[in-house]
Amino acid sequence: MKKTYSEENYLKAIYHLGKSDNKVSPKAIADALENNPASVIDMLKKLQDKDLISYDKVQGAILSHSGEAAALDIIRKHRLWEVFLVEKLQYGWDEVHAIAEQLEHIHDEQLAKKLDDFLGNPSFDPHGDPIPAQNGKMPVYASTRLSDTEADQLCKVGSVRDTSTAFLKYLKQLKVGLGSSIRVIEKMEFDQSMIISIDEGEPKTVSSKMTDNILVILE
Amino acid sequence: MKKTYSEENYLKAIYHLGKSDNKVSPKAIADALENNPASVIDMLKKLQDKDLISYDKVQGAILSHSGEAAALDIIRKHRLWEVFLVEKLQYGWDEVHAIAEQLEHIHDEQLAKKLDDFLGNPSFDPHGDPIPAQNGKMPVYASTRLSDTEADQLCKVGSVRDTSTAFLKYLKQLKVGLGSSIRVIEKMEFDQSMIISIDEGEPKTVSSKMTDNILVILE
DNA sequence: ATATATAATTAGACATGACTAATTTATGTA
DNA sequence: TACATAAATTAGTCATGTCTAATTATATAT
Repeated sequence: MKKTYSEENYLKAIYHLGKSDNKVSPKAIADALENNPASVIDMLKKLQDKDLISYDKVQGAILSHSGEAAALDIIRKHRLWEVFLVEKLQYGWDEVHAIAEQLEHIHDEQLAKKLDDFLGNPSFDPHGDPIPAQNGKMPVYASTRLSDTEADQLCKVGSVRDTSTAFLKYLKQLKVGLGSSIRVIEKMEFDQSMIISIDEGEPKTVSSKMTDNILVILE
Repeated sequence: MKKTYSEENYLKAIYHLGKSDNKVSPKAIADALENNPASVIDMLKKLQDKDLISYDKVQGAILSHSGEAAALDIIRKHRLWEVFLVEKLQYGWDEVHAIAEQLEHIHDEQLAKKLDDFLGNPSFDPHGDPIPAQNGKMPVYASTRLSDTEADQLCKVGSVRDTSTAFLKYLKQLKVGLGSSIRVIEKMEFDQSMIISIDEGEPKTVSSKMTDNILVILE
């Protein structure tokens, strides 16, 4: 069941291409992987033999259940490592892709889980892409910043854009976590700071730096 | 100048074998890498062509300047990652070797430096092995094999030469870790096995295979 | 409907890094 | 010294994953 480096890259590419509604053709995969269609076809046969995909000319490549699970696992690792590189090693968000492309292929039963915990279980990577959970579930993308809501708005915390230790500690102190409800009581014109009530508790004042980094789902 | 995964493993093996005073023969390398001498000879030719080693039957394999630098770079990365896995991800020190074997091959100009800084520039890995600096310099550490000590000697565990899971698990069971004190109670002439007391605890008998792989600082 | 372009596919080759089996070279011992 | 054993080496093979070039199939445009 172990997959090679190359197989993993194909599965990942097929997953990403499959998100659009075009069919996943050998040509499309070759473009994505910067190799040629002949190589792709060879590999598609191997992946089909291993029941990781089904492929025919008409439908294109379609991930099987196990193929999709494998793809999501790699994407999960990729994005977790990106968070690590940016948050912990101080890389710029534009420098980490190539390194994460390598790190995503490290095989270890416990690694993703331990890394995830170490990073504070982030929902999004430094580019804002959602990080699949261990079971493959994608976090719902909450696209509204708390800072973009208005007074009287009721919403729920969907994700956190800054996963620095300092910020996460601050949130813990405020008792703000994923799924917490937030009611916007007042928004100051002056500096965009807000008075909010967390889970219908005492009103608290938070800065725009805080509200910029909280993504919410409107109710 | 980029090296393949395989080349890096050979360079590392040759470096480690070169530390002993035996010549680094194809057989020795094959044993270390658990492959066969024919494969080794093929690779030695390639490494020689790239001026990473010199090889002849009489001298065995000897790292060139650039070969040694490459080996030290990999060892540096291996040991830094081990520190990361143990210190940050809460792995046991007996679980990290196989993962570090993979991580050591990640290529990025800045990665080792950034990781080193993030970890607080450690000098030794979780097994007590010295971490080469960026320029290849090893931190000094004074150690003797436990097997070279005599009865009544009191000493402290400085590092461990075998990092296999089996060995580390055995040490964990004995409650031997870095810094543990060991008193040699008796050394058997017959098979060099020893009766020792760990942290002044119950006397225990250990084989010469065990004592050969423990490096100690004499008290 | 037919020419033309694009995509899919097959066949054959190649580089890497491994293997087995056979052969040569060293080493050690009676 | 001569045989036995172990190590080194060579030759040939194989799996993986890539490539180019040639062929076939499909789409598109006139």
